[in-house]
Amino acid sequence: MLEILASGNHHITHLPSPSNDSKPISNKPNHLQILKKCTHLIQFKQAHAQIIKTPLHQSDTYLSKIIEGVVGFSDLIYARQVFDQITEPSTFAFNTMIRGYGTNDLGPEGIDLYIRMRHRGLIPDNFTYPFLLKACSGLKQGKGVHSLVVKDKRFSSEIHSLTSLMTFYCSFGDVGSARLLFDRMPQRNVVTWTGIIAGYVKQKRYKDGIELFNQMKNNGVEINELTLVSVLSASANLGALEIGQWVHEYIDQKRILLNPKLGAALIDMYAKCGHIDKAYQVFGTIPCKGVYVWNAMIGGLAMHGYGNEAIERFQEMQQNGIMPDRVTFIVVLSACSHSGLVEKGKEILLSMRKDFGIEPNIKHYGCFVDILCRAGLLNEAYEVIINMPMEPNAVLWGTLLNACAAAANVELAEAAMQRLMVLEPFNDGNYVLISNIYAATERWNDVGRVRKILKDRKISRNPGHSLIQVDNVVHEFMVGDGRHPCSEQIYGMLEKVAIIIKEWSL
DNA sequence: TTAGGGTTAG
Repeated sequence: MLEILASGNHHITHLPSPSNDSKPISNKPNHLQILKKCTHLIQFKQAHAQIIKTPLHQSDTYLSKIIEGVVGFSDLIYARQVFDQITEPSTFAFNTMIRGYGTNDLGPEGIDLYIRMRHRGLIPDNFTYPFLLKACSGLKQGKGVHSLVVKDKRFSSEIHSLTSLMTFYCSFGDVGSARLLFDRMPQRNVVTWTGIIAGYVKQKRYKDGIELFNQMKNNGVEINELTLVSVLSASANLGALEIGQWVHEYIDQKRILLNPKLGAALIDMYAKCGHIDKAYQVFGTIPCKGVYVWNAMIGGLAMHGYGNEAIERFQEMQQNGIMPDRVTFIVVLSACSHSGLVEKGKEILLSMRKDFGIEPNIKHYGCFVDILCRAGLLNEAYEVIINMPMEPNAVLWGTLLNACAAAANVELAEAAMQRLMVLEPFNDGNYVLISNIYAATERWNDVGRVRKILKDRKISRNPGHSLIQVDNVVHEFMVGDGRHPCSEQIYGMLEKVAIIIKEWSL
């Protein structure tokens, strides 16, 4: 095993004998270098098993290095076993374990270890808070770490700890607190700026994200591919094609490699901004098409109504050796839904567990219900909702209610509304829909009853709105909005478009 | 040994 891993000057013959070897680690580079060369966990464990037989390698420093290696392979159980062998773990060893827990969604274990570290009288260093805050991601009890950082004068102005703190607030959606921290930071770099932009984007505050990106550019801060992924996501969701195109040109100019995540973001941006042809073009240029890239492309085709093409790409990705994931099935099922492919959708849903070992979740069932609803199969959709293996949520009942509005099906609409009044009691859209269904069937008493509920529960009706970007400015319109300076021309054009559509549909 | 990224059902 070690022979395979050792290369050049570092050969197996350099292994220390198991006894009487008390030279310091630094004089024995082979073992650590051999471990570094391991590309798979199994290799690493085998190499470790060989080396650990020597007394030298039971030193805390060495074991800490082992933990670091194993944490890199995400085997936290093995890492913990090694950690527990250390009689006097150093701050480095604690840091490494906390980092491992934090990056593997085992935050509470990381926090627990930090407490143990302090009980042992160890002082945190500049790495501890970033790792600990990562472990606290999404956990409100992590707010206590904020005061720890503030009190620790060594790090209360230190960029890594503060950026981690900012990201921690973003992790449970408190972008307001994150922004306060950001504004007060003595130093900011590309990571800090990207972190706050990503925070806004995750909260769907796309305009704020773009605004900060503009500020970042004006401040002359370096921009990298991580920044651009968030900016592309914001422009995609705003339909801000010009910003997205600027990013694309920047990528080309700076010769930034289209890694799978950046490539997927670019495809998604073009697809959401209406340019499926450009999305396809970008798709063709990405050298390593990971599952993200395929998902973005299939999702783009789905939203443009190219169901059969989406399914072809789904098959092609498998021929290319890429395993579909949960998201792939969501976008493929959504392709079936937008193209009326009922049987295909059913077949794909059934194949998830059977052929791919992926258990369908509520989103997959949601897509299938949508397939049935859009095909007008409302009774079948209702049957799926009440018989699926998990508790239906508001999205499922909302899908059915929407479909009932299109078909004026009062009976099923009432069944859906009954649940929605519990699940989403303040969603004005649902009340509007049921009221419209009653109106369409001339049930005026029921229309009045719904209006009274809206009034009694003080539910305000939230008007729909749409966004469009022209010449780098995003314009927002509400229903019946007349505030825009070009309102008259816009409505004039809208009427013309409506006439054209009517002519087409005749 | 540090901090930041995407896609996903009404």
